Amino acid sequence: MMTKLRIRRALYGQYRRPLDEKGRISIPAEFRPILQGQRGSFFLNRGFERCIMGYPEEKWERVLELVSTAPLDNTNTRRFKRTFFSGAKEVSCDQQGRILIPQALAQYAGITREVAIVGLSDFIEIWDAEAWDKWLEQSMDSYEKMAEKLVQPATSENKGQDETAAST
Amino acid sequence: MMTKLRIRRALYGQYRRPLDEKGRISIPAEFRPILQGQRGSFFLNRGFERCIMGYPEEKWERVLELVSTAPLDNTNTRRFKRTFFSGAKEVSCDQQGRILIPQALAQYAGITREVAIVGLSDFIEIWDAEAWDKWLEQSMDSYEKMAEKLVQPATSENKGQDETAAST
DNA sequence: TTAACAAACCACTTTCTACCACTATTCACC
DNA sequence: GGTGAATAGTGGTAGAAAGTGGTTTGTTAA
Repeated sequence: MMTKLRIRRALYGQYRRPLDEKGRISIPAEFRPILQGQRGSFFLNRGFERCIMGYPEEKWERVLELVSTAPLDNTNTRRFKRTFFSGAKEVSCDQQGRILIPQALAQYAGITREVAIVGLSDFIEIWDAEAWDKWLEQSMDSYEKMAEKLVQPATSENKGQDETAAST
Repeated sequence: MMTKLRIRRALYGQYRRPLDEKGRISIPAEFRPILQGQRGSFFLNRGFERCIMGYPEEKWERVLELVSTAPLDNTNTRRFKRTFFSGAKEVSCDQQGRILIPQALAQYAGITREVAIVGLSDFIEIWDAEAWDKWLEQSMDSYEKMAEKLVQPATSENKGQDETAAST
């Protein structure tokens, strides 16, 4: 028997899932134990670029903290919170590991037939599959550049090149 | 002191409901246990942007406190309180989970046929459905911008790297 | 006294949720 | 690399819960 190492598991990778007639998607089995907290539930809300974001309880609490301490004036706070919370929903998986996507969120993300579920380390994103494909393709170029910068931060040889690239 | 099993239930999401001929709407089942206090009732009054706000007892008391400690001169205090309290109403659900919307409030919010009920964590808002749709659409743009601002400033994980990158 | 209105509540319909059963896929072991 | 077992994913259903319409009862005010 193997010893189980205490590794901090994280949400990585992308998975495709069909949206069934009832508006359900099955959450990748690998994600479930990480997403589900004490109550076995996690939290959805509107994300950037018209995707849905999903947070484990712990991460959700931190997001709430950010929201509540937002440096906004009264009017903007009110508006922001309204939009934020109106899109929020606590969900939990059924015995088969599926969740029901709230209609408002599905509509927001333009989800109709198929989704891409993307792990981003400590939260997930749920995209309309087509929208995701497009986004990913468009992002590949800039990704390579960003990755290069990240991995080799300004050694003397490529410094000049980096700066040129950044300035365009 | 009782057990502090603090189940952090909150009011999230948006729901649509028809207004029946008697001026009633059914409160989403999910909201009821959170809204209803000891006496099984909660509190309505005029809200911002021509909506109706609904508070659980606990929150209502805090609102009252705010009102009573408002730093206003006599004239304004009088005005404000008059407006505030004239729109306030304690309501409770019938056995089917419905409340009667006071006419004055329905009129204030321009509610005629259908409402959107929005959860904002510790209170709710009741909007005319059409007005809500419009408001939400108009707010989406600024929402993303505000959300970005919120997320960006110095997340602890990448702080160090950011600084390195910035110094070149 | 009665009309108008609000509250309580009965009955029906619709929707949702939990879960059963089957198929596909993955993984372990030979 | 092949085979069987276990796990994951999908379709669907039945019972429970929620939502809606409407009637009856009570209350207030003209």
